[in-house]
Amino acid sequence: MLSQALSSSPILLPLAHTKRCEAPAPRTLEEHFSRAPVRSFAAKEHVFTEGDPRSNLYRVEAGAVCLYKVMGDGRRQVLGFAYPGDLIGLGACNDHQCNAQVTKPTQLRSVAWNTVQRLARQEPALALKLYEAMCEELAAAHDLLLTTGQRSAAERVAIFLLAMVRRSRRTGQDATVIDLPMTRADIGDFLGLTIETVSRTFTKLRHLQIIDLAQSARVHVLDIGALEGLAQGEVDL
Amino acid sequence: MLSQALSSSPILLPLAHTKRCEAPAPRTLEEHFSRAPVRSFAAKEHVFTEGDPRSNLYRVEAGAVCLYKVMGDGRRQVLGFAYPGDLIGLGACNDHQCNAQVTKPTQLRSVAWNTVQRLARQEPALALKLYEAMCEELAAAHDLLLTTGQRSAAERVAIFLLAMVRRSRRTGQDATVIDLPMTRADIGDFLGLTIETVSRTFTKLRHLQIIDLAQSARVHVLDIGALEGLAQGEVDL
DNA sequence: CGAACCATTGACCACCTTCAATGCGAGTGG
DNA sequence: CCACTCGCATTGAAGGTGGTCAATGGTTCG
Repeated sequence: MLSQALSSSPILLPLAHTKRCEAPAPRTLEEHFSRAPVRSFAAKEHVFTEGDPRSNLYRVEAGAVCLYKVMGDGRRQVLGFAYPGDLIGLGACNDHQCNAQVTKPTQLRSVAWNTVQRLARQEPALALKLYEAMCEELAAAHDLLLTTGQRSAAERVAIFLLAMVRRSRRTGQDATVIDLPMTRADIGDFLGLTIETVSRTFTKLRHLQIIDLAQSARVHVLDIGALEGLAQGEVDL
Repeated sequence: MLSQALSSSPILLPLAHTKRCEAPAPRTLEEHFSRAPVRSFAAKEHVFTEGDPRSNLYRVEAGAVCLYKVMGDGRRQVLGFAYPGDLIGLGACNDHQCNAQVTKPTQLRSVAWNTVQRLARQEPALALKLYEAMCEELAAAHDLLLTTGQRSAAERVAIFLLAMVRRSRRTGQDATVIDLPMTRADIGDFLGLTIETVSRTFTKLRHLQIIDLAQSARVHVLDIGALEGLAQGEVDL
């Protein structure tokens, strides 16, 4: 494959589609989600933190969530971002292994974790779906590993922007304009770079007419070919 | 938690233990493995490569396997190492997502992938086990991400050595002497460093009497406390 | 013994980080 | 409405860590 790189980890489970059911008892995970109330979170609020008991599985309805780990001395590694349709809070052990912080006003729905477990035991198909979801997350983690371990700052930023463009395309947006829902610090901690390096790289891309930055959070992609060239290490800045 | 760091990815599935069954048809995955013939691989042989159809699930019986990905220009990221008891070749999609290369003479057993799938569909418990195995692999990938993304060369090497010490302890060896089954290049590509940096870091540790290197592949850990201090970034080299 | 491979060591330098100052925008209160 | 503040982003200068290139050394295997 090599590589949907940074396919933006968490997972959109292709479960049975909503059936607009009016009343019968919820049977599929999808049905549970559909009838769960929407919970709103303000920017910077945490959905859960590392070590919390895994009480719920969440689905992002709107907004964006940043998943990260921290080291004792404060250094932080962002593991990925979750967008509408993505599930967060998946995992096998009893406690959450990372922090989930909302990066802008966000709506979530949740299903109790023991409900998920019960469904998974009843429905082998759901267990397999969860397994597949983890596999995708693992693939995303491996891609990120390749990126942070081996690539230059310019490559990392280009790959990140291209991943955002692809996301934008999939959700049917104008793919040339991206609204970044996270800060430079989030991007830096995701890519294993400092805020300053991220900012400087953006500036270089702007000077090269590869992107434009009307506002710091709004990226216009002017030359996606150049971005792809950078992402593959074919050129330097 | 924070962090079994570099818990050396692949997974030792705590499946039903071998029951020394003499004849009846194999029912559990464990039974399938037990009666599979042992296949031997020479150092540097590949078990599978990226893009190969996922034909088998493998269990390491003896030796060591290096799992890695490569980029177009040859840069390589080692995702982890598999040791006796670990499974390799797990994943949801039809093709392998990484390369698996034996680093020293190694024995494996394998079970056909469609057998694994059939068992997983019959036994919800096995599907959940596979799910848990993936979760552990994901946790390992996240730990490695934290390491390659945020830590200094000395921290990375210290963490790597400590992970080897823990492994050694678990398998009941003398934990102060570690025989590294991989080259400096493997270690470097694992930690996101060059061969030279790995080598220089080993040398520094030797000069500080933290380790001793009788041979380049044999590490005597002289001061594990110092190693732990380094791993947590409490001291610099 | 020679060859091949791997590890070590050294010198140099590039890239990224660090530290510091300035700029910009949004939200708040006077 | 404006001034103020706070958080975030940008920009600059200096320095260090780790990378690159190159030569040497050591081990294993023929």
